[in-house]
Amino acid sequence: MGRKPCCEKVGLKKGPWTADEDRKLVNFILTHGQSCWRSLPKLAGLLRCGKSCRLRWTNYLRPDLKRGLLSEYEENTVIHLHSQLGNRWAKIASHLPGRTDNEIKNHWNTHIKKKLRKMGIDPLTHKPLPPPTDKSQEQENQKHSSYEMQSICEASLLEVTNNGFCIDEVPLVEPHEILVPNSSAPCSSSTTTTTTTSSNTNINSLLEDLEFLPTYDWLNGDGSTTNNMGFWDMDDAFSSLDSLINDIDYDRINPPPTHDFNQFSRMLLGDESWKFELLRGD
DNA sequence: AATCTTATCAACCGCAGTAGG
DNA sequence: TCCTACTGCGGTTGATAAGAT
Repeated sequence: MGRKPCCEKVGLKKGPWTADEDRKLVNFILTHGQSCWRSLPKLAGLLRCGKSCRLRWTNYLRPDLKRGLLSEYEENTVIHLHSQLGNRWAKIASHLPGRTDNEIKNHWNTHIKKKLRKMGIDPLTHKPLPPPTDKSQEQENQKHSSYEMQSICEASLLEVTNNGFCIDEVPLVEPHEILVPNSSAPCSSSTTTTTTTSSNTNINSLLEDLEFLPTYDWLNGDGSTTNNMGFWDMDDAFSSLDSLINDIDYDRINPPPTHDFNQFSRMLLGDESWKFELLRGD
């Protein structure tokens, strides 16, 4: 007996989502949480398969998503992680809060690949491309030999990977844009020492004064929840990269959150008014 | 203004991994 | 241990916007 299809194909809608479908999906998840994707469409009154709903939520509707182009810092991180992990987009995305694997994959294919080739670096192997065959590329590479460009690239990657992580020169993501589990979230990896720096504490306390500060509940190992998801702890971020480089299994560091969906509603009232429109249900 | 080409990104498809019976 | 159901991931497609001719 063959494997059953993920959904009954007949009668299910495909293609772009309408605002009404988005509204239904968001309303349902805000009310009931993310439960069984397979049964969700029926319960939410959607003529979609569960897979499609999950994708729409994770790639587009999730309130903690960042939109817009990747920053230089994020790009460098993606390049570096790709050189270590290859096309493991989900893994790469897990190190870039608010970014999805799909988004990173698209950005890689449309921007970064070209950029690296232009620099004389093979985006597949992260090594210098073979010598050019046509004249135009030859001219291009006269400006920057591929070996020279590789060293430039490697140097920039070192900024990302070494303890001397250069945060002064790269356009870092605004603190309020970043939402990741804080160091109190379950982190069984013995390799990540969670030392919250005073600067981060200050940022957190500053932001806590702001009314719009979103909070999440995180599922602890024992089933209880830890309130108020913290902001990105840079020390964690750096040690995360180090851990990754050392081929340490990093999956357990960022456990899936159990969201407080009322808090999600608050998030939706923030920057992204289009999501607010969805919730108004008009 | 019309047509063609290229770039972008949301969404789909199929396979792999995993949990539970 | 096997089987099934389900989720997640990566590759690919297709619609559409933007730019070029």
